[in-house]
Amino acid sequence: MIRNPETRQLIIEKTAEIFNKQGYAGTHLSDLTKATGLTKGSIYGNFENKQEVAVAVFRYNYERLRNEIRASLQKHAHPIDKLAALIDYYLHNFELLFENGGCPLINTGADADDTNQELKKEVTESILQWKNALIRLIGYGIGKGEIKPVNAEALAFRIIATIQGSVFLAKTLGDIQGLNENLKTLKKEILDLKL
Amino acid sequence: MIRNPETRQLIIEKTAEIFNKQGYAGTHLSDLTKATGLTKGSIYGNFENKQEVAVAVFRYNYERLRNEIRASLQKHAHPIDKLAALIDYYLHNFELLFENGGCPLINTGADADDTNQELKKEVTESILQWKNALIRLIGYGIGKGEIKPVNAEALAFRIIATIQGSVFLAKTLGDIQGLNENLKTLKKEILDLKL
DNA sequence: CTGCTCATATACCGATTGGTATATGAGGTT
DNA sequence: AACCTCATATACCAATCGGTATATGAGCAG
Repeated sequence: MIRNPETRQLIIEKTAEIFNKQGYAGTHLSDLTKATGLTKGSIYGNFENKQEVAVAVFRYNYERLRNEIRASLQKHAHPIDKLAALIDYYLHNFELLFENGGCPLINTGADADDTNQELKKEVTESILQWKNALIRLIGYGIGKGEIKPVNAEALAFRIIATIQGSVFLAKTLGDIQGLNENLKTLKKEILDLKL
Repeated sequence: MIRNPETRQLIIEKTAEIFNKQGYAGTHLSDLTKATGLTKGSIYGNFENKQEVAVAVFRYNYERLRNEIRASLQKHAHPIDKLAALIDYYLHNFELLFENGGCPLINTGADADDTNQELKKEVTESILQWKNALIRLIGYGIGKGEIKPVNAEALAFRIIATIQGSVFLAKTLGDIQGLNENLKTLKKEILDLKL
């Protein structure tokens, strides 16, 4: 039930950080009412239950990240430069990411993996979407003769795994230098594929 | 309070998988009593509270993983072979890891990062211990002239980030091939450092 | 200014939460 | 066999959980 789309959106935006930080089980209705200034009546007038809020919030968090990255890539024309820009995005924006509780893919993925099938499916499909976009991008660059003919799927997996692993490690260890070095190394290896 | 060390250990072992899968907030006392066959009286006779169980369980999960990896490495003498054996451990044992709910470092790290300072500290120190062990191992190999003189700390970060990122991605996507390829690539790159 | 609509607020629900105080009862000691 | 110790079980607690039914009241229509 959606009584008021604006209120629904407000709930999503005001609780996005909370769900990302505290996870599904760790986020209670009282957190939602406190963060929004609304009451349970209003929340349940715009969402069926907590689960629906959690799913909407994950989508919001993911789309926000996706749109920011997409905006960064659009500034570049060549696939190889877009790949480099992806790494640059994380090199330049990890602080903002950490303030919001870290990468929603890792957080929600780890949170939902064995406990929330619906939420896990959302995460899986989001990562898969990202991976496929990278595969297409790499394939396009290979087709245009701008990138060495590598295994596109393996490279896409590697890029995402390196980003996620580095972000997680850096956040948990408080090791920004490690993140910087590792992502710069990845970027160099990507640029070495330039033809 | 520890009335019976054996009971305490039983509680830890029987609830290790639950905490790893469901996280701190998602694991309730009822889960503990159900999994152990004990009652709350017995659990609170051997632990101060849920928090103390969670910390003990994380230590147990981490030490188990650590001991298995250490056993794998001990079969090899040269540092470079030990590094390769570390990758091999994950290549051969990811299934067991997934059955137990995935890597406790990622799970507990993501779970506790913004909600449970004490638990987060446990995770941070565990990863740091791992990283430092790798740095020592790499440094020792370099000193013996068996490994090219690389930046030991950067390599250690990279190895852990790649493992964690690959394990997380593979578990979330159900992509075992990606894990295999990525870890085999990492292993090759490590062996390329052999002198 | 009356009355209707409908989003939000209030008040309430049973169930479950983490935790505690006390009861029980098995095993060893005298 | 009476007693003591102490680990576990039972019974209970206030607080909070997610969720719902109803009350309220602002804004528009007549």
